[in-house]
Order: sequence, then C-alpha cells, then structure tokens
Amino acid sequence: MSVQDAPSGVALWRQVADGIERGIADGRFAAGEKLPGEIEIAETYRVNRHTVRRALATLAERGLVRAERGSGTYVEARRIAYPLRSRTRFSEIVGAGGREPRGQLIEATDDVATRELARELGLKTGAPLIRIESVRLADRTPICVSTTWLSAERFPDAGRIFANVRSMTKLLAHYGIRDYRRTSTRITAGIVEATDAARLDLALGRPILVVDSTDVDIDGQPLVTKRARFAAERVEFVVESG
Amino acid sequence: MSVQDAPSGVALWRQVADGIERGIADGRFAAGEKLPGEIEIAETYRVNRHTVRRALATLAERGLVRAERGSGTYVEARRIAYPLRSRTRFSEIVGAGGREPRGQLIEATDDVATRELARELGLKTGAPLIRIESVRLADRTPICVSTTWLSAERFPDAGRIFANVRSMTKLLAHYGIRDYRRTSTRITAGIVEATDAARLDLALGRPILVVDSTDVDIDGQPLVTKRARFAAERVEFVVESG
DNA sequence: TCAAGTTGTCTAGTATCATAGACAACTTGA
DNA sequence: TCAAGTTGTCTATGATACTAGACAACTTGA
Repeated sequence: MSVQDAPSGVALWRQVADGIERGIADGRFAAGEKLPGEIEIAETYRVNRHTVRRALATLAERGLVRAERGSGTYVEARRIAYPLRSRTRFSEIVGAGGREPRGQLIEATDDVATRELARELGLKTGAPLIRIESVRLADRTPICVSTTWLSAERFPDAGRIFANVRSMTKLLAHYGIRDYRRTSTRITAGIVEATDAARLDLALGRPILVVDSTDVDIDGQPLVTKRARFAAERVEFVVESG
Repeated sequence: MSVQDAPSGVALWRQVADGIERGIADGRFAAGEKLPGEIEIAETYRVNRHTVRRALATLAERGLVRAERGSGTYVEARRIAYPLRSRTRFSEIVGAGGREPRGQLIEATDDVATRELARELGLKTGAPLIRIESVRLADRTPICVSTTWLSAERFPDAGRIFANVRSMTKLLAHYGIRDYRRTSTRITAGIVEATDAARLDLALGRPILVVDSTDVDIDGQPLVTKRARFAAERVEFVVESG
C-alpha cells in the first residue's frame, strides 16, 4: 500500500486475488489460458511480486489457477466460481452497498422433521418445521433452487414473514438474531428431478450439485438447514477455509 | 483472529465495520438508535474492544454513526448507504462470486462532444461519441438512471458491443483494457425530469442526486464519463478516501 | 546448447493489525 | 450526590502484511 493511501482493511494480496478472480469470472482470462507473469501482474497492480505470489497461492489453493514452474500460471476454472465460505450467505457474496438480493420465493409450507432434519436442527423426529422453497438467479439465469427448513416452534409464522421480507437475514433478524454462521456444508451430485428441472430451466437428466448446509447462531445453536440444487453446467464451487 | 482460522485478507476491524454497516442498511439498527456498547459489540464478534473502536471510527468518519462520550454511539444514516470509492464500479460494490450485475440498457446512440464532455474525455469539441443510457435496480426498485459517453473513435461499435455484453467492464475488456479507476466524482442535486421520473418510477418534482464521474485507465487516460441521476429519497452517498 | 523468461525459495526490514490492561472524562439515572 | 456505564486515550507486545533483493530451479524456443 502506498504511504498516502488510507487503510482499506482489505489486504493487498486479497485485492489482487479478487481482481484476478474477477478476470477469470468475466472471461478476461479464459480457461486454460496463461496468466500474465508475476512481474507483469505486480506492475499492473503496483505491488511487490511477493504480494502477487501470495494472491496466486490462494487462487491455486482454491483450484482456480495452476502454477507451472518455468512456464507460467494457467487458469483452471471453467464455470462460474461460487465461493463457499464458513460465513457464506448470499448477501455477503453480493456484498454491501446495494440492498441485499432476495431469493425468489416459490412456496412456504408446513412440514415435519425427518430423522436427518431433526439431527441437523437439534430437534426431535417429527417436530414441526416450516419449509421454504426458493430459486436464485444470476443475470436472469436460474442458478439454483433451494429448500430451507426452520423449527416452527422457534420461528412461528416464519413462512408468512419470509413472504414479506423475502430474505433469510431479515427473517432471522425479525426473531432477534443478529449474527449467524454456516457450519457443515456438504456437497454431492445427482440428476435433476422434474420439478427442479422446470424451475432451473434445465433439461431432464442433467447433472446437479446438491449442497446441504446448516446455519447456527453465534452460540452454535442450529437455526436453519438447507438443501440447494445447482445446475452443474452453470456453476463451480470453491470451498474456502476462512 | 483466532489462531486456527486461515487468513481471509480482510482485517478484523473491517469485518466488524461491515457487519455494523449491514445492520444499519437492513434496519437492524434504526436511524437515531443507540448501538450496543463497545464492550458488547466486542463480545458479539469475539474481538478486542480496540478493534471495535477502530471499526466504529471508520463508520464515524464516513458519517454513518456518531459517538457521544459517556452516553453511547448512535446511528446517523437514514437511507441506503451508497459507497463511492476511487475504484468504485458496480461489480465491486456487488462483489465477487456471482456474475457481475448488469446495468439494464435503455438505449445506445451516437452523439457529439460538448465542450464539457470533450474536456472530460480529453477530446476536441464536436468529436464523435457513443451515448449509452441505462438504469440500475436494487431489489427491483430503480435506484438510478445513468448516461455514459465514450469516444466513438477509440471504441468503435461500443453501443453494439454493450448491447451484447451489457457490462462496462466487459466492454472495456473487449478493447484490451484490464483495469481502470475512477477520478473526479462530482455530486450535485436537482429536480427529476420527466423521462427520468418515468424510468425511476419517481413522482415529478422530486429531488435527485446527480453524480458526474470519469473513469481513466491505469495510465490516467480518460476512458468513459458518466452522469448518473439517483432518486434522492432512496439512497445516501458515502464518499470514502481509499 | 544456450539465453531469456518463468516460478520457487531464501533473508531482512518496516508498517499495520490485533490484543491486553489501565485509567481518564463524561453521561445517566437512582 | 454518587455509582454504574459509557466513550476517549495512553502504553506495551506479538503476529501479520508488505516491500526489497538475491538466487535457485525449471521451461521454452532459437
């Protein structure tokens, strides 16, 4: 960072990494292509080569690029990079500034906990739940459909409230929950089902990525659990540690 | 940061500041309301009180909160906080991860440079320009309409290309421009005109914020200049130094 | 074979980040 | 008036970020 700049709170290597990742995401650096050399990148961003190396190291760790000694660094990613952090919520991915984007609600209905859901939410099998179905778009292209379950006892009227606020963060805030984090993200794959195929505008028989995740409050108490189904041909997950 | 966490590249004080700002933006902390005490915030985020103080200091510097010694810290912001950084571009505000959002194109036409536009773009009066009209939404609410001018000589066919890529970053990338920054952001106010009122879904006679800005490439060469008109009752600008 | 260009790995120094503790200055309400 | 709670300021310490320079190891193409 130059001396005269006010500290942004975002490390330089992170700014460089984000810049390169943006370049990959919007196609300036195509899959398989060679990135500019570390020295050139350092000059572009006006930082030290070591800072560039740190940025590239994080991208390599996440599988977005691959460094070849003596040759160069190459782009590995092929689809939309979809970061999964321990604090991931859609409003954070899309960031501050504008209002948070909203999952498009399909329906909210009552449900009861299977043994799986009960274990995930720390409830008893058969406990009353609220089930929310929603779809998420990027550039008007459906990216995923997801099902969210909450305890109907802890969050009475959650379906009606979600229909109004249409945001999980606001829904939780309505119950006094200021902050929460994600635990136990599990990723599998499958074949799209008919209803999901229609919602995703996807042909029958196409592969999907299935993501099961649970959000807990700051004390570790489970709040909501979700199963999201992504069109595999449109996204690529990048799991981060932080 | 706890010892076991991987470094995120985002300073703790910045994470706390972003969290509080998000709380202000989505209404968890209403205007005029008192924030939790510094010690309580520190416990919520599990950081030192000094770290919280640094976060609050940046928010205070930007006018979002106001600290009163012996009493507490109070929320000042009233509308959507719209950060204006020297590197502001919409894709950065909205962040990485999803695809970048796109300004909704209204029309792209030919134009010629007035003396004002010529000075801003480093061209001669009467030079051929391309004018792009677009509207920007947040949660389906129109936030601003903007007019963008580019040199028709330097960026031939820019209107047609923008109609395809619908993104200023991609448009510039198409001409080999990897990086650019914003200079000379000027903010004034006015009364909405009829065409803008319709596009903003705003009643006639309502106030607007007018933002004139110019983006330059990494060598300081002017690329594009814009005039954006914001519905004043929906946004609040926060000019940052970085 | 060899030169040029690339990534990998050291050392070292400065600035910032984050924690920790203590106390002052001030406001509020009992 | 006074106690409790708040923000403001100071010192101190260790960890991390960033820069700087040098050189090794390797790939590519002439």
